This record gives sequence, C-alpha cells and structure tokens, in this order.
Amino acid sequence: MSKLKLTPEVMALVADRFKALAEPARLQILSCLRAGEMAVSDLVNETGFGQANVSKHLQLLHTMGFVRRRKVGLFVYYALADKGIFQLCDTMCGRVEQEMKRRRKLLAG
Amino acid sequence: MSKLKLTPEVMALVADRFKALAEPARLQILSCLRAGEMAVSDLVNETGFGQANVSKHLQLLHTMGFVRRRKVGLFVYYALADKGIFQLCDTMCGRVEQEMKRRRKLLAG
DNA sequence: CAACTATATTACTGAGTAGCAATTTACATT
DNA sequence: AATGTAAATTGCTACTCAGTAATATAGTTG
Repeated sequence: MSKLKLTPEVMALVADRFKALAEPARLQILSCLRAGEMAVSDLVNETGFGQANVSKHLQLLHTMGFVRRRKVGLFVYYALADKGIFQLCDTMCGRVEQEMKRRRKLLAG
Repeated sequence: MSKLKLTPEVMALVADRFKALAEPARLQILSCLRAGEMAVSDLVNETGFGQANVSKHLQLLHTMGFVRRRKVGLFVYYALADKGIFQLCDTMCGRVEQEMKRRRKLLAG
C-alpha cells in the first residue's frame, strides 16, 4: 500500500512506460506473445517487421519490464513478464470499444 | 463482453490513447484534475506550463476521451471524464514502484 | 461598439524516434 | 579455425510532436 508520491520524476517514469505501449508495432508484438514464448525470428515472421526493428522494440519492452528474455543457444526467447500488461491493454481496449459504441449510437440517433 | 478484435486498426487506436498518457505534462494535468474541475487558466497557474501548451494538451486529452469540458462564459472547465483513468495510471505507477523495490533489493543483496 | 479577457489556433523550431540497411556480436557446427 | 546463423547495434533519413510566440476566436463589460 506504500503509495508512491507523484513527483514529476515519478510521473516521467510512468510516462516512459505508457510510451512503450504507445506504438502499434509494440502492441502487436505483445499481442503475439500472448500465445506464448517466442524467439525474435518468430516475431519477425509473425509480424512482418524487419529484424532490427523487432529487436529494438523488444529491447525497449524489456527495459520497461514488459517482457522477459531467455537465451538458448543462438535463440533468444521473449515472453510477457506478467499478466498486468493484459489489464492495461484490455482497459484501454475497453475505452476504445465504449467510444465506438457511443459513436454508433450518435450516428443512429 | 463483446471482445473487440485486435486488428491493426484497433491497435492503432489503442496506441493513440496510450500515447496521450505518455507525456509527463499531460499526466501532471490529469493529476491536477484529480482534485476536481478546473479552468484552463487554473491549470496554467498550477502547472506552470504555457497557456497554449496546456490548451493543446487538453484538446488531445479531450479527443481521446480522458477529460470532459464545460463552458461557462469565458471560462472552460475541464474535469476527468471517468474513474477509469485512475486505474490505468495507478496500475502503471504500481509497476514503477515494484521495479524500484526490486532495484533496491538488488543493490542491498 | 470598443476594450478587455479566457481559450483556441497557427506557424515555427528543436528533440526524439520508427524503420531500414549494413555491420557487429555471440553462439553453433563442421 | 572457418563458415553459418540469430540477435543486437549503428548510422541514417523521415516524420511526429512538445513547447513557444503571435494571432484569432468567443465571450463579457463598459
């Protein structure tokens, strides 16, 4: 319960984490990882993004604590660090959904 | 329960909303609004940001559905649109806190 | 209507970063 | 050791956007 004080410094840290999720490419990568652990090359194939690109996105997601890595020989397997990411994405997804519903109702009315 | 399909288009919308929260200035504005409805000029005084700057941030937050507006004479009062924003920010704040705890433990050990 | 005030908008500059190509690093196999 | 492969890193270009100053818009008051 030790509530963290919302100093500008803490807010910058929070903002950094939101920024990590503020990129469709990274959301897509996280979405892929929902199915389970995957190597970088798998994610490259799955998403169609370039290898360097995927690698950089994964570095950022790892730095921000959203994914964990596991090295096996040449391969590096990435996986979601915890379930908390779902809550964040699902909450935001719900907001989008609600907004679309409101929009539809407005057009219909 | 009507789960929205995670098409790239939907993910872009979700990313846009995360992006709105991915800015310390906007988090600070939202944090101010936690105390209650405020006019633009109040937020300018409270945060120390420029008027144009605050206005632009508020536009974006409004577009993304995070704040509602209410015009009274010359003044425009902004307020948090709902409680859902707390959940998002608090969740992210919790992640930061947990990370700092882990960091401290690592240094101590 | 003229002067004033709160907010919004516009035009601009500088900083950050996504994406790509090329290279490097790390490990494996022969 | 030499070759091959997966992932990381680097250098680059193009684009986005935060912040600011100046201006425009909308409302109020004399």
